Amino acid sequence: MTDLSERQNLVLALIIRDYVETAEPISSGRLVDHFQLDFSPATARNEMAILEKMGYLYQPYTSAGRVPTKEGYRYYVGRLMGDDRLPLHVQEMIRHQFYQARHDVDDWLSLSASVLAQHSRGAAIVTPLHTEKARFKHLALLSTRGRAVLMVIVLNSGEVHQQTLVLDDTLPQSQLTGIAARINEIAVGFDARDLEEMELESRSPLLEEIFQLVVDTMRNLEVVSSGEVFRDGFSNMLSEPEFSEPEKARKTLEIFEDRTILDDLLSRTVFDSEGTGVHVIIGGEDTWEQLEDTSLILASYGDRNQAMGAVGILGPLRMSYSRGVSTVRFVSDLISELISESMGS
Amino acid sequence: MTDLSERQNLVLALIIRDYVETAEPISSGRLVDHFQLDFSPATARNEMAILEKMGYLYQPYTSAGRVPTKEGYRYYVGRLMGDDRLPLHVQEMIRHQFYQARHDVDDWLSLSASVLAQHSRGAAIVTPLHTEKARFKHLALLSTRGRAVLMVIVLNSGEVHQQTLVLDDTLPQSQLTGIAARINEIAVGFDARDLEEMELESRSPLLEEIFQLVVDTMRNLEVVSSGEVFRDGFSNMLSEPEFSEPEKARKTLEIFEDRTILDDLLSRTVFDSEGTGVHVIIGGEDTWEQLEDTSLILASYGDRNQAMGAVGILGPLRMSYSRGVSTVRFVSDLISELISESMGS
DNA sequence: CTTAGCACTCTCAATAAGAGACTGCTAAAA
DNA sequence: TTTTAGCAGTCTCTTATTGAGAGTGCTAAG
Repeated sequence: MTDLSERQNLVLALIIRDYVETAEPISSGRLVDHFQLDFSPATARNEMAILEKMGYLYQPYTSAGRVPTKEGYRYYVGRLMGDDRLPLHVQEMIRHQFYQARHDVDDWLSLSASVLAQHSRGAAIVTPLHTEKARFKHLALLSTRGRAVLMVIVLNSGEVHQQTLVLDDTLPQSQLTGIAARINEIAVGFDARDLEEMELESRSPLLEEIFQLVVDTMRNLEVVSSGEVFRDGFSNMLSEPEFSEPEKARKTLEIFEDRTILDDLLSRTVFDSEGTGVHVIIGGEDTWEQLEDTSLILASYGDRNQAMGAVGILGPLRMSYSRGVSTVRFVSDLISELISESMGS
Repeated sequence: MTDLSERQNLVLALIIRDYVETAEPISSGRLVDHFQLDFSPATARNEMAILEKMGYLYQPYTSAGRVPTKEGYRYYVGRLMGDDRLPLHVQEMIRHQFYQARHDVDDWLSLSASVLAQHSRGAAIVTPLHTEKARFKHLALLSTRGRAVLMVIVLNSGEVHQQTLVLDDTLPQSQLTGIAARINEIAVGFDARDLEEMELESRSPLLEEIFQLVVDTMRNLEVVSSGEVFRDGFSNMLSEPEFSEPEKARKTLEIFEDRTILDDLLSRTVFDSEGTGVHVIIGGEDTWEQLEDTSLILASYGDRNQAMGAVGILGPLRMSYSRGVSTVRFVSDLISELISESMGS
């Protein structure tokens, strides 16, 4: 499985490129004709037969053209696909869009999802910045209305968690500010474990209760991945012929909507590996069977030592991997760059 | 169009109920048989012919059973449908789910979307609390990391807006707190218009800049509907036979994903009318042609004098209106109740 | 090693035919 | 006058059949 001749590489690459566009099995005649190859259809047929024997192609039925298999796509992505960049004018356009959103960091993420969906023509997923070894930096308590209080916790990674509490009584803002100041004094710089073991000389039960809530929240942030996930462009997928069967479309949408699958996937790929490379997961790679008919292109952004997030796209097996990879890479690099610029280091 | 005989009402109601379940045209024979009616198929046929002439039913082809028209559904919803409540044990279950989320107000909304989707078997939409005549209540500025600063604005409606800014320089938390305190002093109790006209004796350009941002944000909150919309359960819709054509599914998903359509819809229905009734929009009601094949059941929650939000579900014309209405009504009432409890009045 | 030629296979589209499902109408029954 | 049984008529849907077309694998020649 390691060595293919130059011509076999060529044939495989062209079949994949053509199939990605047309979604129809590619025949030897079509191949030679369309790409003006300097060998005959019969030769192409011989090569295709070999590629089929090696598991890279397959025939839907005896006398149809060839279609790439998952293994075919994997070989293509790993060894044949060029390392394309997005065209410069596209890069400029995207940079410009981000520039216009430069004031609002939160917009970066939804914008990323939108950009990814648009340029990859797939469904996009973006998770917020997150770290597991966060230390407490600052707490704010804001009275919103009645007994409702907004609790905002800032971690030293820059991650922000907010939560609305309902207290037992209505408290004035001044008292809340006091409590927050007190907790800030004692908690700054510590992580969840530290805080948990900390003994609080409790003069106020309310202070204690809120302190406990802060600890619980920080504990929770370590374990569960938190924050809203941004999604966009699933309707792109419904245009693809592979999702003309509604059952397939439903299953894929369920994957897209289901946070747990996504979390599992991310923690076992992009967040697990070194470096900031782009990960391509084709047909679930025999690990996630729900993803049998789907490919994902994922990358992390941010800084391993501070906080990271992930961006990615989801598409049918027959997706444009080169466009996908270049888009995902560009967007993840861009966000990383913006973050390190705006957050110092 | 005003007067139907008792028996005609019965026939129409039964046809709709049966069709909602089976998604197949209902024949006279099936109707009499299935519901054990005390008249013959021939009589049913006569009634059905009349109902068809009145526009409430239609035949897909000469010799098929009858299917309800939009007008048929409207008549049914308006005059025939019982005013069902959710079964008590279901109510209890839902209340319990909300009880478990009682600490975190933000979870109420995503939970609402999930509950609505699950019980109505449609796609659910929930918008956050929002008011147009909000007054400034409190500002907090929190240094997150590097030059990034989290700005939180609390309005007197209880509405909270947060935004991450990227400043030109890194500022210590103490200085930010000072600026926030200063702005809180002068701005509390005023609305966007007031603040806009306010002259600021500017000793610090930074203060001025942030004040301006606050004003812009408040201005923006008045015009554009803001905040994340919660969605859930679109995959339910893809199971329905009416969406077996992928083109239809795609169009409907686009409506679901597109915020602008939703905003238009809400502002012209639930937010526009008095009272807190449930609104049923069948096939776009000749106003929104994109909704031709879709029905919506919408209701507001909250308090007209403070802040309101909306909950709703989206389904095919052939949806269970009684289940939908009772679910939407229950959920919207429940959130209203929880909010008024927790926020006082 | 490459390629032309060709028999073979399988799908897909078109056509035809028959079964089945309901209706509307008519005329008899209630 | 209202209801209903009976029945002819209409339309769809399923199944079978057929033929054209597409593309292959194989063989033998270049």
